[in-house]
Amino acid sequence: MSKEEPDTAANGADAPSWREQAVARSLDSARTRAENRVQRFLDAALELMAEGDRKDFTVQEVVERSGQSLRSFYQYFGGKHELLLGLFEESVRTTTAQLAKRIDSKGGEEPVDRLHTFVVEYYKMCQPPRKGKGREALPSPILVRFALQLLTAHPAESSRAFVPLVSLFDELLLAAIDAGAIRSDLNRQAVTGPVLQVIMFNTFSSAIVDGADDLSAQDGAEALWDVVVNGLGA
Amino acid sequence: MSKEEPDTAANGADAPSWREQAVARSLDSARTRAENRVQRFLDAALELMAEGDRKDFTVQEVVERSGQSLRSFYQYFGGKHELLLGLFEESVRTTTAQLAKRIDSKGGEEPVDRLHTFVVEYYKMCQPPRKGKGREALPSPILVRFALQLLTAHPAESSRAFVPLVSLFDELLLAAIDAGAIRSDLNRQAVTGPVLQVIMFNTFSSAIVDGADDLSAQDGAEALWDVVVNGLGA
DNA sequence: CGAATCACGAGAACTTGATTATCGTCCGTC
DNA sequence: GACGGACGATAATCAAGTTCTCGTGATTCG
Repeated sequence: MSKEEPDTAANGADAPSWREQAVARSLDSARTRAENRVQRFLDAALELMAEGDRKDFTVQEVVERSGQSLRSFYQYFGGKHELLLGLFEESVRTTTAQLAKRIDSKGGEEPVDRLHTFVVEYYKMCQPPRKGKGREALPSPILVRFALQLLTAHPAESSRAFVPLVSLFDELLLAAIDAGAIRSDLNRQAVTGPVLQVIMFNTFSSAIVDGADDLSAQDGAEALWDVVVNGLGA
Repeated sequence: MSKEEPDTAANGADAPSWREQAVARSLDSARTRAENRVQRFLDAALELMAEGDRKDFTVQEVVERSGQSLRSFYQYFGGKHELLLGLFEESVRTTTAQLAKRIDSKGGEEPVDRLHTFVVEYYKMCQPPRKGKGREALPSPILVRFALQLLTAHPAESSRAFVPLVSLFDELLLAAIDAGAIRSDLNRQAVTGPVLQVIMFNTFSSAIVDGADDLSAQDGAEALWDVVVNGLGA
């Protein structure tokens, strides 16, 4: 890759303004084609974990399912972890959008109510699907599983992926503080992580304590909210 | 050449004389011999993760280090996960004992103080080793990593392994409730998991939020305690 | 037009790590 | 002194990720 102009080839991702229009044509086709291919891999992976209670998938499976080749896969992704990261980012975006929507519709007037809705709804989304009802395509626990892998293996990347969710939470938190419902002496940065983490990985809590599973998702969520807001203290 | 006598070569580093003496000499029944072998595998694994910042080890390494054979390994362990489970159980026991000791010495008069000590000290133990000081053999973050693997892959076994820690926490919690410092309307079962989990996996919190690392272990621990006890509410 | 290039599919090959199988030896027992 | 079990050494197998090689159709460029 040494014989082309430095204008188009060097950037694959961000850098929106540039002089896109000028080279829109040639670049556009190449880019959309690439994006399309990437998306096909992502979709295939999503499909794989949606079906069955697949806890994991292999690169091979993704490749086959996507109708593309291993070669292409490694051309577009640096490795499986990049695919995971892609899935995860997308999942966080989706989840956050859905949360925002639910909060706008169900969240009450008060900022605390909106925060409450965030906690309860996010809790539910991270819960493993209860036996009985077929959910929509909500691969939430899968997301959680990946979150773990990514958080341990690639903390920096995952924190980038978490940004939308963290931002939403932070907005709600700030609003609730301004409204006087939440302590104003909090270090928001320092509090956001633990709160999101305790919700997201709530599944583990039950596993740690063994027989602590007897709450419905709704009750568990409300109980957690209670503790988060009021604390353990008398 | 790896055919030394098993008495001296197995333990190189620190001085967990453990049960070697007993075994080496008098009792040599089949059971103690077996336990000795199992223990050598465990020690070897512990050793491996103590040295370097090894995040993981292979079965081969453990086998070599322990001076035993692959065959024996699979004779005594159903697989790597059983070794992990063994390590984890032992680690929880050790950690719990150490916690109990610290609480007895540093914990104050009041039950809340003892609970406070639990939270703060356990927090520190689960923290990745700060650069600067050479710690004793406290493979805590490694423990945490394993906890994750086990919690996701073998929830039942891990909850069994957690029993000592959970019991200790529950005792302290109950005492604090009786003393009137902690809400009496709590479902202890339902609260223990989240609290332990948020302490143990605190590392993730920083990774989720990105730039939330600027607290010392002590400050982070106190901040978390504050939130746990007082909650977010105004 | 023809050659170079490229993107891509098909699939083999390589790598690491777990797990299993084979073989031979040592050691205590009968 | 033979037998059987425990054990070490080592090879074989299996799975999954990753890389490599070849071939082909399309595009480009001289």
